[in-house]
Amino acid sequence: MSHSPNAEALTQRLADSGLRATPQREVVYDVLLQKRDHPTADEVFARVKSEMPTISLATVYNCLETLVQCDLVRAVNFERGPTRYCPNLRPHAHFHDEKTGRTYDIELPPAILQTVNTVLPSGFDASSVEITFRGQASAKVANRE
Amino acid sequence: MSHSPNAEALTQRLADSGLRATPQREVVYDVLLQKRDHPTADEVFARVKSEMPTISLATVYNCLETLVQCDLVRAVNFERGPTRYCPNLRPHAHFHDEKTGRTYDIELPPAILQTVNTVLPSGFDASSVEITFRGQASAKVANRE
DNA sequence: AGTACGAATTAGAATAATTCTAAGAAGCCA
DNA sequence: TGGCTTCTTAGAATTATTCTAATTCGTACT
Repeated sequence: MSHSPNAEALTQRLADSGLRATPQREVVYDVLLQKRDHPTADEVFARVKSEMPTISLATVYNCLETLVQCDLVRAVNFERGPTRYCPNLRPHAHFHDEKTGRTYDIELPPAILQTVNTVLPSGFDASSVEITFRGQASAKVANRE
Repeated sequence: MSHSPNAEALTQRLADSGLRATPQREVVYDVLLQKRDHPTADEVFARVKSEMPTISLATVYNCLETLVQCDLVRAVNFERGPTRYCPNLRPHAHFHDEKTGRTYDIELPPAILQTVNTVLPSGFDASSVEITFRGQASAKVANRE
């Protein structure tokens, strides 16, 4: 009963890779799901500490790496600076607001991915595509969050 | 007569931003154009030193930053690790070969950019898009370079 | 229940990439 | 030439991440 609602899915995915569902991994995954911005490892560390004060930063890095390996979380790098983590697994692009520094997920219709893939000359076999927009989001959008 | 063929364009662009065309900036820009892979600042530093042994790493960082500001060079970050620099100004995507670590430029027909922009909900105003593929390039492609 | 063994966590040291600082050199123009 | 600003430089500082080696945990056997 102390399990978070995501614990089962997490346990399953980890088991698929021969890994254990530890309390640290659960709490790291939970904080990512709770606030779906795109936190850095440090920010995750700060949030996790309030629930589990004894956790170490190294463990947060380890857990995030593990979650990325299991395809439960995406690591995102669009500018120089710390890696950010994103628990949204559906195909989506990112919109980076240059004024506020905030990052939004933009859902992608499957058709667009196919279209984008047509630009690849023969000989290039892509397993994934990443699309990142930069620009300005209106105040309306900013408040929605 | 000691000018590189790109010196004029460089001087012009810098002047537009109220900046000077220094020997350091010229040589940094030149090495980027000479070998159109996607070098890190350290790699640029190594190449530049053979032409200008007294240049410092800090200056290479400064010059690269300046060139990016003037839109003569693009800074690229697709994975955790050092920023890479790319003198290709035409709209293009990147293909990152996961086996070799090599990065290829993929030319983009203008139409595709418009199509991609249609995925943005209202309220998002993009000034640029970045598209990055990950996957495998065939041996044929690898040799072409 | 006890123990053996691999997996996971931890603190702190180490490394890598980048930025900062303060001093000096170079270019420009009155 | 003198004075102002821009640029470069070396080295220190900072930031993000990874590594190391020592513990702890979990599971599975007895």
